[in-house]
Amino acid sequence: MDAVFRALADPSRRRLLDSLHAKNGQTLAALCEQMDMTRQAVTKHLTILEGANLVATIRKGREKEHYLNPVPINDIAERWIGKYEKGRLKALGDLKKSLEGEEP
Amino acid sequence: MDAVFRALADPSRRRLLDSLHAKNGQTLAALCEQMDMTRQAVTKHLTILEGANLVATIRKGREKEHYLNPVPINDIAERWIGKYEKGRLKALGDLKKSLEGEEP
DNA sequence: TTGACATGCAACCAAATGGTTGCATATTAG
DNA sequence: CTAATATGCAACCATTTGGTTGCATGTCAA
Repeated sequence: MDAVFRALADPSRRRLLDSLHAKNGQTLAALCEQMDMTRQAVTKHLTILEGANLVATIRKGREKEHYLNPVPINDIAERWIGKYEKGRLKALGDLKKSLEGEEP
Repeated sequence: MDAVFRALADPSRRRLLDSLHAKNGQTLAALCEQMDMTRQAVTKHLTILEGANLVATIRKGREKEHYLNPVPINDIAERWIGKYEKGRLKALGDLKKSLEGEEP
């Protein structure tokens, strides 16, 4: 879970996920074309995404295909974000109530 | 949006959000008691959470109350995560299909 | 009014992060 | 076979990050 949050923290990595979401199974070279940084830097980002289980790769000859794995994102939505959505109205109400009681 | 993702990347900050979710409107000192680091470090984390609009604060005399703002989390769920949930089955299917075609 | 308490601010530090360059290896096309 | 292509690995670097210590300021209570 922590690895997923940390992986999502970088805009370049979110962009890679977006790219794979638009066109799944892209090769490293294909992803690099869109990324305004060296291939090696992209590799590092992809390694982090793999570590968070957000991307799976398959070697095909001398190429490497990258596939999006949306499951960890879904997990975060269910196990973490869901909790906050439930208390949403309550939280805003708490703040409002405290503001009313300001300068007592 | 980027600020929210980066704010959520640190486990201490997620813990602070959890604490405020459990008990809203806590003071800085109260939050520090649970955090195994100096008050100043906690302040830094809270500043980052405020910068991401995840926490709102009100000064009450010499104390400062901290309130959770769940709206940015909700925004991420709707505008970012939602996109991935839709393509979920498709993405897994892509990967499976590519695996079947391995070593061609 | 004075002392205790809650918070603010700033300098400093080690480690992590995001990027680079340079070179090595494996595969495919001609 | 050989040359071009696709990726891997490692050392290095600047900046950011997460934390500390030390001191300053503002507010409440006795």
